[in-house]
Amino acid sequence: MQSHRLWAVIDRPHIGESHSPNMRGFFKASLQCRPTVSKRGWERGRPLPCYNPQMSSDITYSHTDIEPKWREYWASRRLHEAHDDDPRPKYYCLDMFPYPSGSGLHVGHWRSYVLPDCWSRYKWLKGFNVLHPMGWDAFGSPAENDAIKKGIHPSIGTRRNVENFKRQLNEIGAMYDWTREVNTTDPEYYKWTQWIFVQMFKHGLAYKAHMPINWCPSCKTGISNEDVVNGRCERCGTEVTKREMNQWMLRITKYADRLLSGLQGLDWPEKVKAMQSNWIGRSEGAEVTFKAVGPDGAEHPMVIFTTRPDTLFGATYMVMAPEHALVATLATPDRLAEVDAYVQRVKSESDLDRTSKTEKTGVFIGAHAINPVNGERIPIWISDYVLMGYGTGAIMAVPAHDERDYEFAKKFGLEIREVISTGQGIATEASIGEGTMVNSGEFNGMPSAQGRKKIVEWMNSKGIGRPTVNYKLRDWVFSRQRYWGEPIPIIDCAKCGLVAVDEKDLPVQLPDVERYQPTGTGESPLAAISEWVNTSCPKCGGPGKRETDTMPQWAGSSWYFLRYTSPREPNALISEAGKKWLPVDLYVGGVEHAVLHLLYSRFFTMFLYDIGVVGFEEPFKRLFNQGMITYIGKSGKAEKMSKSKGNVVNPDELVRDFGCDSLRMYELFVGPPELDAEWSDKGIEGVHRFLKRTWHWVMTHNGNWPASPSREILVQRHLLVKNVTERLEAFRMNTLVSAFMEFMNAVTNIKEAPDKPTVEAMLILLAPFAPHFAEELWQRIGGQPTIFHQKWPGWDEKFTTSDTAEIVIQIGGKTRGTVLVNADATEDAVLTAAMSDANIARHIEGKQIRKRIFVKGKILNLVAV
RNA sequence: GCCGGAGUGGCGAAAUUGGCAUACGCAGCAGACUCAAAAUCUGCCGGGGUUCACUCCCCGUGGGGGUUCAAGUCCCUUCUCCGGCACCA
Repeated sequence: MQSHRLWAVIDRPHIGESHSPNMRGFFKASLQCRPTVSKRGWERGRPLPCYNPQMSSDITYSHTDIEPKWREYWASRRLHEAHDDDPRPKYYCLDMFPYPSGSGLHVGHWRSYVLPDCWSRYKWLKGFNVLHPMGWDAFGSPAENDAIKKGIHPSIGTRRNVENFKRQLNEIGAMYDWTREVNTTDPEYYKWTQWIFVQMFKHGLAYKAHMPINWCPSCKTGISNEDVVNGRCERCGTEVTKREMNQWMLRITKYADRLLSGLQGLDWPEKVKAMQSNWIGRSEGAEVTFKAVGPDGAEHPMVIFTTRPDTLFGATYMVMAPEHALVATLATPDRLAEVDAYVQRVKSESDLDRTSKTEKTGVFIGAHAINPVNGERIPIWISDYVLMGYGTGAIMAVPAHDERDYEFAKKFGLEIREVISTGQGIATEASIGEGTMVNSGEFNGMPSAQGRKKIVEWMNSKGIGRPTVNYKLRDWVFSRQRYWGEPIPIIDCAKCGLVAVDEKDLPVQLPDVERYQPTGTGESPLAAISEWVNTSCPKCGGPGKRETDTMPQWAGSSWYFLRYTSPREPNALISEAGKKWLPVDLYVGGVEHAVLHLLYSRFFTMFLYDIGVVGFEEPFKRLFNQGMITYIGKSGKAEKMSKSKGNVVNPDELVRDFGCDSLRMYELFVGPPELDAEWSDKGIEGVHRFLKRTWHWVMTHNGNWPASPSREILVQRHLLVKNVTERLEAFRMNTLVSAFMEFMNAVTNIKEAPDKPTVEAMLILLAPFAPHFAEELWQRIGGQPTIFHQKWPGWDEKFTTSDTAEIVIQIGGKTRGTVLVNADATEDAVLTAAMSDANIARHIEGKQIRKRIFVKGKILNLVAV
């Protein structure tokens, strides 16, 4: 807090009145400012500008009357609408559509919407036919929870929030085509979400399975693996438990290899590609069949997966997941009680408990297995460190060369046998690197990498093992036992089994219920509406029951980008004319969707490609992740801006005081767009000052344009065009704003009237970032609206480089001076010039130049002894 | 543990291919204008030393080492912070 400073404020008697931009009273009004202390100024550490913000004069910039005016102008001329028949090349720029929450937008949201908007406007000026749509991901728990609390239908709250969001998005000045707005909760929209599900069902990709899944006790619904973050529910943070349920699943694993290989060709941040790749988790190895002998002497094949077949001779015991089907068959009677107790204990544990163990646990089940490569008889254990969901749920343990097996073997006193010699030994820890095979029969002496292949070939020929690829990715649990989602369009018929609702009967509308409350019984609230549940089978006409589970929130968002192309098309998911827009050229949004939404969308798109709905497999050619806006909270650490933390900065006040254009530019200026940025109210003033200076500069020269500008002005113009264009293309938005400031500093230093083409070029360059400002000045200097019908300017390199160059003179690598010479001056000429500099000559004096390094136009380094 | 990212003034940050480190902005200091403030404009603004002064010198991009005429940038090594994944055989 700056206690030595008083902030001046004035009352605002003019709000709501209209004003002539040239109102004479302006200066008087500003002189009458009384020095008082603004309570808000103190709190926010930010002074209010001491001029009447309601008035723009000729030479003083004020945002308040120009911004609404131009927004209205653009809207009334329907400037932002994209047309299918526009002959210009298409460009599809997509923002991740928001969930319309009740709390509205904060400056962090602004950041994610400003960048794509600037980019869209730039593409527009570059001559593209730009599609830049917006919509609502409106299914999901907040609206539903609200409904539970207040008893109002979620669609009502959703509608109200959408209105509020739209109003706030309008404040950003973004050029969304609202005629293409989509809403995932609109039956005309979710008709197609259900249609996709039906197609997946028909193609065997949607199936029902009874299996243990993740259950959120607070949301009272089953959730997918992707919804679980560190053992907690992604939505509410509650610790997730396991529950056996009959669930709808989507066979995303069928696409594992394509989802992985497709990443290679994408212009996406490496981080996101790495996260998806890790999530899919491909590993190459082999499945090997051991013979397990049960208590009755019968042999059972026991299949294990390993990535290290080269260590097969080092297997000294076997481990199965406690849930493994063979456990009951193989356990010997004397071990049964202990085995059962262990299995029960593990089943009752949450994932969080299971993974946060510090020590290995396990039980010997009494049975043994035969190692097929050497005929050895080794004991079978069960332990929770082997997971049922990965591989075959059973492993061979090679303690010498696996950290987990090593730890387990140490604890239970099992044999540790080295079979790969790496030179480091196995006395204190497992050696997991490559080496030479030992104790491995005929494979001895072979390098482990080579042995890995050989041993698999050998096993394959004997029918005891085969090469296999495993993925961490699991099928997608698609059922939710909640109300506010798309009903799954399936009917259970006693005679025909599970039957998809006829496509002509879609959408299956979400019926009204009396209670939205999730039941917690494993059934959704829809199950209580018997007149809805009981229906007839589409196949045989007999009695049938509707599926009462709904889809996850990710369903509608997995394909919405396709629907923007033809949002009102009644007969197809995408109209023929709409197909021209696809795929998305640039997708902008936060990194939090790296493995959820982005993976699901790719899966949906690949499926729609397979059934001929779209002509491409990858929906988003280029992805850009915005950094978050953080705020230094009470903890003294940067935290994410969110309503629950109480640290949101409301953009409304900033827009009121500085204008939308200032805030837009500040959001870009605040730091590199891909990195998180710490919010500071102070910074916006610098950008606002820049706009004021620019306005002043243009308006004082308006009408007195010299016919031919000086070379200095020309150089500044071409440099500006070059810098802005290049930095924009490279997404270096923060330095792009600097380029404008550098330009203004330079031209005001020149103290010379600019020519009109220079000012015009500057305004066009500025238009994507400060659209209202640029549009207004464009008109004031005599241009016809709208500035967005102008062409993006180009530059000429001959004006961006000077004819003279300042050459840095170094002696032994240390700068000792500079000389001003012609840009194409030769080494000798530069040397001559350098020697006439007293300081340089002094450093050379009495020494001999041993070596000269000359970079034309840049540097001359003299190595002297 | 693995993967990804970051570390530069009081602060946000900039620096094409290795070529004057700190552009641009904020904050600060001094001055002009003003009765005074605000706004605006001008100048200064990494640390240390030196000169009456114009200057000039040394140090400086988390730490240590290396390559090079020249390193924020390349190589090796190490520390710290942030994000993601994590018993995946």
